[in-house]
Amino acid sequence: MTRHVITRLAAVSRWEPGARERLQAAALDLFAEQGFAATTVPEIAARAGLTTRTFFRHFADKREVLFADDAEMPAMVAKLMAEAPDTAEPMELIVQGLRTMAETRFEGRRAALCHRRDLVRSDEGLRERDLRKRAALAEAVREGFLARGLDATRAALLAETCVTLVSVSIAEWLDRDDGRRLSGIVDEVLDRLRAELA
Amino acid sequence: MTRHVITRLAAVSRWEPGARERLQAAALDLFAEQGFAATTVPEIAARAGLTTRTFFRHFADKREVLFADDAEMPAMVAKLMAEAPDTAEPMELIVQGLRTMAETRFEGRRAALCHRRDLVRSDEGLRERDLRKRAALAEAVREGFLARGLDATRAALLAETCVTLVSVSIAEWLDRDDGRRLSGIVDEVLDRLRAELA
DNA sequence: GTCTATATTGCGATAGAC
DNA sequence: GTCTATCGCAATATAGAC
Repeated sequence: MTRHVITRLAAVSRWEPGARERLQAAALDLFAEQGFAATTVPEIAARAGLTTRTFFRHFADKREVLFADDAEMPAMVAKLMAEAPDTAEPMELIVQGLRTMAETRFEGRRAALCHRRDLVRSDEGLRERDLRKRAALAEAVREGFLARGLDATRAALLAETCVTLVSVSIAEWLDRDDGRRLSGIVDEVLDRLRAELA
Repeated sequence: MTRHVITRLAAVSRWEPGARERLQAAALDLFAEQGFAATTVPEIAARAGLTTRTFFRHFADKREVLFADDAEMPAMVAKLMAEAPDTAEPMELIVQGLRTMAETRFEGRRAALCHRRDLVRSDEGLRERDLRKRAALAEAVREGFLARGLDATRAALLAETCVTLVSVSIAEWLDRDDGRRLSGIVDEVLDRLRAELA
């Protein structure tokens, strides 16, 4: 009997679906409560009812748990760029792509992203990881343009500009507390960039 | 002979000037010979006739020795921006600043920068540090514009664009093996960016 | 510098799904 | 049975404290 109960308890924590999501939620909670640096992986795992080892099977390291949701963005970028008609102009492609990304990957996550931004600002290691993610995104865009036959300089210039638009727009979107849509802000930021360069 | 020995002994004494430069030269040599990862700090220090401890008094870590020459750039940016006339338009200020930086900080260092780029490409940790340096530069530009009274979004947009121009231009400059001046390439890259956004 | 706490990884065993 | 997600434990790496 006792053995059965123990087994069931173990089974619940062990096989309850959504281990990854539970780990993410636990991590977010703990980071909010005591900060990123002060939170240990064992603590996160314990709160999720899992072990340290399991944490590391889902996330490469402690920082990654904060960025996991955006891991697929480079692949999404590659797909969008590969599927676009050959006739699409580069900047048009960027604008369309940003609109799509805004609607499917960001809109609706504003509160979570705002929270993450505060955390990233609080820790040097997280800031660094954030930079790497941005660089990875730029690299995906650059490769997409190279695959479309653009020369190296043009591809790099467009990719960097695309990432600038993303990061500035998101910062603006998170700063404002009105209900504006991110895609609208992207349009506005692009207009402002055009105005600067006109 | 005796005089030579004395000179050499003097060269390794702790108050001999140029310790920092000798460490940098030794590090560059060793990185070229055996790669960044395979080179240890004690090796670098030994080749410079100094101790490991001295290395770390001059550089925060092994990576920093590669970027030390650019450490003053953010301060230089701040100075240039603070001294510019209030009437200067932002993009004009950026173009002037990039021209100045190109001439005073980059022109003439092409071979060294090319070599560094190869090293940075070979090591993930160095790539990361490079991203941090870029971010620091962008931050300096952004703060400069904030100090000049621009709103946060405009300052961020201009700062990111400025760093894009720098990095794309330098990449182009290093890729080409003709004798073109960096400042000319910056102008060309800016024209290309304007064309994309027109 | 030494030393401790934590992050991170490897490997074999086990539980539950199919 | 086979397969995958986990566990449990131990070993290494490393940052930060002393």
